[in-house]
Amino acid sequence: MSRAKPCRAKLGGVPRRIVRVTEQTAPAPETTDDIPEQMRVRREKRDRLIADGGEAYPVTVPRTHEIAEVKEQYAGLEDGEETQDVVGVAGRVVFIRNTGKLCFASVQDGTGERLQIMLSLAEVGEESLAAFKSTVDLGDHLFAKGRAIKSRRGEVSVFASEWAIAAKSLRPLPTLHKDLAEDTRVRQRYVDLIARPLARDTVRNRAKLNRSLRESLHSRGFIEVETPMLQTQPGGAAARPFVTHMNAYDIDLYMRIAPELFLKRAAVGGIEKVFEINRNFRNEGADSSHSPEFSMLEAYEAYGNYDTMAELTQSLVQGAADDIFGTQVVTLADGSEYDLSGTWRTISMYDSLSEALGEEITPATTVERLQQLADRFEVSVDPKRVNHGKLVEELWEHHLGDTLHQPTFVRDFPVETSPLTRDHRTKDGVVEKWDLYVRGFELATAYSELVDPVIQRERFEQQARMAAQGDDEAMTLDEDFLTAMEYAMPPSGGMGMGIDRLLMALTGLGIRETILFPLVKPTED
RNA sequence: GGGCCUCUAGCUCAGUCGGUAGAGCAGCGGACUUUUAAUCCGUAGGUCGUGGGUUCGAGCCCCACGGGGCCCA
Repeated sequence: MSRAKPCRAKLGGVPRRIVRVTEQTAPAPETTDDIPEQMRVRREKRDRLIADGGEAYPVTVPRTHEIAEVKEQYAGLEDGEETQDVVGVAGRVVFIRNTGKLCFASVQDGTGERLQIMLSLAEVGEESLAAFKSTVDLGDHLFAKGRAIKSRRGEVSVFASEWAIAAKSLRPLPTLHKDLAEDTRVRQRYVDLIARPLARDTVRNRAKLNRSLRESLHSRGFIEVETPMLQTQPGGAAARPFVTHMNAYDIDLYMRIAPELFLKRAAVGGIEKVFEINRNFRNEGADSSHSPEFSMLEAYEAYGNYDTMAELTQSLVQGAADDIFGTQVVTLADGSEYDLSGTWRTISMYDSLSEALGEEITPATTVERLQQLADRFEVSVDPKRVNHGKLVEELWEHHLGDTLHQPTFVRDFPVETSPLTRDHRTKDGVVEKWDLYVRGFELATAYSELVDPVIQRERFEQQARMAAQGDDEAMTLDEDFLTAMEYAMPPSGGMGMGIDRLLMALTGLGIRETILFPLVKPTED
């Protein structure tokens, strides 16, 4: 990693190697013959522009209109009709055509809206036209000032009398008519955003989603807070954390795996309807539905329970679909439709598993019997984590997990796997928890929260025994959290929902498409 | 963790049986005053992911490693 090697600029990729620049490794001065032709040419154009007294990156250009404004305002012109209205517009050049004494360029703004610029010899003169041809490349930000017209072919255009580079691009744009390779899309999302409409839409849909969720929660009287991401003790979920180190106190810290224990502290303090939308970090695998960092909504409502949370969750999701797409029957990326409307189905975990197995499974079913069933169906559970609850959940997931296409609440979980959930008010051995399944994956979960600090301590002690047996996902006893709970948290319902997964559910995209800049493994070459 | 597929020009991709590396777009030079993936003429561009091996000869066959994807656990 510290080899002194001249850094050969690659046109296609980002510089992937991470090199600490020291006196030994300081890159050799870049020579123009060391970089690919298209970059070299663009650098020379930049240099020439500046040498001739111009600017390749002016501080501003006198823009008077957004692209959409011009298109809208002059849409009614006849083909070939010209106005005397002078507008100043700017955008990234995505199309260029030179027919000799007349040039066309289309500029695009961040929304993907495009506007045609026309430059004619008669209007700008020989020198300006020649300079345009020799200076402007695909990918540059271009400013043009001129009359608004409609071309003979019927396209609203700016008939330029002046033009200027607004920002010179030193790298060529990819072919805009083909999608980038999936890896490049993710590694160079900024190029993907320039090239691919769906990439742009996804960013905006995600913003709409966050806004919709926040507005729905605010309108119900929930207060948004931010709780620690750096924690001295990770908790609130069964997951392996990322570990980091704080120099000032010389202690290890953990990136949070869930905000739960802090939101409950807030609830103890009287923030009785509280939520947070933020990132969690889990040091586990990465695949098409898991990202090591992911966004999550958690909400707690005093005097609520898992039934009110189900109502809240359904309403948040349906509201988001309405706000983003104007319908609760969404169209997915593969063209299929997905219906989120109505009241969602509810099933019981034990009943649905019993039905699938053709044998009654209850909280009283022995570990031995469950293990036999697991063996028969080749469901493997880490021996360090074997207990009644784990086996029931694994068997359930094996038989039913990906069969739940329509939105479905799965209710009443075994107690071992839900240490933060209160016991069911009438059924022995299960807790008041549901998981929401949508299109075969888990989207959200909610509890009637366990608020009895004595039972909570026992549950933590149980987890500690599981950790001692080698379960590295077992929760640790959080003394500070228990102290808070001993001041009494009001009876509450709590819910957590994956934001990335919600966007996946609403769009049919993979998780790496819903995250703007997902973590990618650096290459070493 | 296991299996399969994949990595070639700036981008997207071909590349036959192992015999001197190809196309489209974009680039460079030229023609064209209504193009919109324009057309025409000319031209440049490659450490074939990396490292080994087999071979007279490897983009192609073998091994290892790296990146990505899909399926399974």
